[in-house]
Amino acid sequence: MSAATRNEDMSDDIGTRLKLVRQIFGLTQRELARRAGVTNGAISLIEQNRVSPSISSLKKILDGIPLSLADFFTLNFTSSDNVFFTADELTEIVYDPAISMRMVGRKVKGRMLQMLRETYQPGADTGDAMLRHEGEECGIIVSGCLAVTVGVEEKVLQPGDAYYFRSDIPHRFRNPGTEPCVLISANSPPSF
Amino acid sequence: MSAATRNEDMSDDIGTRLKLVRQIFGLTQRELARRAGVTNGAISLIEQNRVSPSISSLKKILDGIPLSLADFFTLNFTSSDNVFFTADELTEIVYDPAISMRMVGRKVKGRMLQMLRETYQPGADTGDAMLRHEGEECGIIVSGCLAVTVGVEEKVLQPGDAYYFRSDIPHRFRNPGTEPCVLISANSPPSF
DNA sequence: TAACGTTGTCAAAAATCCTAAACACATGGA
DNA sequence: TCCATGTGTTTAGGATTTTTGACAACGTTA
Repeated sequence: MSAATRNEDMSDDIGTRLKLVRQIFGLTQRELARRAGVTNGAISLIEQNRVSPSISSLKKILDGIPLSLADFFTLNFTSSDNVFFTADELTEIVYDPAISMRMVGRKVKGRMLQMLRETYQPGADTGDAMLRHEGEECGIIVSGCLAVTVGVEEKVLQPGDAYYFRSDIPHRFRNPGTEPCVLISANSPPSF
Repeated sequence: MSAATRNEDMSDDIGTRLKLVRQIFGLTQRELARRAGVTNGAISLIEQNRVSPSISSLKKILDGIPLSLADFFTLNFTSSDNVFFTADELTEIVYDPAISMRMVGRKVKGRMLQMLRETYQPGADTGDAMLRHEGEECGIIVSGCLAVTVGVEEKVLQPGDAYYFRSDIPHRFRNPGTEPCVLISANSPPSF
């Protein structure tokens, strides 16, 4: 029931929601209308919230996507606000003065992924008290070089190189070079 | 998305579904109509599937219960499979050799539970003013017997039997026997 | 038994939605 | 430039839903 109040606002704006869903699935009003067996005009009116469609109409339209009524009302389709981010919109995370981290997207609980843009200054090191946490992580080097230790293996990665390992295996990052190292990494689930 | 196909059938019978929900919440067509601000005739026609209501109408009606559109299309009101469990349907959980645990219901992450040991004297009754509150609750009978009403379903549970339901569905406990009933119950979130 | 209140249903009128066909606008080629 | 194509929008009218107001069936109580 907590979901009820949380999702209640969705019910008021079927139009925007339908439009968003339609666009997510890459359909035009006419194409969706053709698949659903309704007219494009009907979809236009619904998306403008100028009419409140009947269940049967909405069902027919969703069948053309296809998407169930339950999913239509339940799923949390992200608005474009949460899709695209400029570089300076990435939230900065203070971890170590020599290590800059910027996270892609907003911190929303329930997410399974966390992407970071990390910058390691020369000599920066996560320390020999190896990191360990739940989940998996991966990354790719953008510039500079990075020494990555996973378990007993260590390798110095160059730009373009990448890694992927289970996060419960002790791991460590270090910049052995003379220029900053930039990499893009991802965690699942978010480690902080 | 997988829920789409699984729940698809529900969409075809809004009427029966609405009627079931209305009865579960103990409302007459007129009472629900009064709360929702529509006419009883409209509800009658909808429940007979003689019309397909508009989203706005259905929303108004559900607001009178109250129940969100999302819950209306999502909840599984009909199947008692996930409500009542026989003694041998409880899954055993090995936590500590000295502690035997048997989990009631299916394992779903995100639950925060409060477990209780309750004793109902013969004739004890929570009353026909059905209980309703946020969250979920479950329980298992230790000794004696307990009549549990959840929505329109009532079942007399014997020792070893158990229940699991959403607490916003009206419910009631009653001891119809001649000896005290002891049960272990759990609430999520804790109700007190 | 009769009076009363409550229930769900139904028929016609009022309100709303959906369709068909056109409109305005933008884009891309010939 | 001009045309063809594709997009979303609008409008009038037919189709559907909702209201209004009444009906019969069922209990309860005097």
